[in-house]
Amino acid sequence: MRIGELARLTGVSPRSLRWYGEQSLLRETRTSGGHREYDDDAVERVRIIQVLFAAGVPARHVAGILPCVDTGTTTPAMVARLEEERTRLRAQAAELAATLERLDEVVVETRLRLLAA
Amino acid sequence: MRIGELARLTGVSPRSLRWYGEQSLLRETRTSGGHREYDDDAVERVRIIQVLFAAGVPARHVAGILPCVDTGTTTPAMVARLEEERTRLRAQAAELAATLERLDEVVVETRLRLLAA
DNA sequence: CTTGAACCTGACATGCATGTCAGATCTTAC
DNA sequence: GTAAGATCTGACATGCATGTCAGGTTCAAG
Repeated sequence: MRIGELARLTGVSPRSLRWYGEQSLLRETRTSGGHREYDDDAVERVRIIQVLFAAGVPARHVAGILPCVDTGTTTPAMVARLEEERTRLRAQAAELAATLERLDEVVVETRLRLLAA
Repeated sequence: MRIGELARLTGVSPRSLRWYGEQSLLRETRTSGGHREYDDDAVERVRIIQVLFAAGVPARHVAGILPCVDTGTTTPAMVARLEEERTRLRAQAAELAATLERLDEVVVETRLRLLAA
């Protein structure tokens, strides 16, 4: 598929998709005229990239995490990086959950206070 | 306590703590000489702020979420904003968890591939 | 073959949180 | 009161992902 369709399917702007390509996060082939061409896997891949970005993983780390970017090869360094980042994300998810709990408490307290007023 | 101690306790730079103050994320009083003074709650508060930042909540939203910043007042708008953000964070936490699952799969697959090689 | 939509490259701009540096002022221990 | 360390303000710089704009090329439908 071409960049417009991928953008539509993922909600990510063409500008960003081109940048993902530059950063080797996304595999792209070219038509004879130079237009980018993506295969169907790209949709899922873009979604994962977005989640990782939202979790604060910088692009240069994502490139080191997601295997098979260009060559299909996977190095032990990639596995190490992946496990490392996975650990970090687990910790972050736990902290986020704890903070959500606290926010829940605040909501309840605040509602009570407003009811009393 | 003063800014240096708060920085040490939280791991957040004095520069950032001053900026939190500017953005009304953090309550600060001043000594007669103009130095910032924080009370003990600030430590916990800074930690929460950091978790929210890591979850992608921009500072201007944080200011609207955490109640009682200066005045101790809490408006219905704050509650609405808080619940809204809470919903977003829950969705994000779920997505993050799903992505972690997928990364786990990739780790296993990759290990197998490496073992086979 | 033409035309309008989609795409290309390249450059500059933005928002956000933080880093860094300079020069001045405050605080505290002696 | 003085010296050393902590803090102040204000300004400029950085990294990251994205937005935007301009001028040109390609694609596909008629």
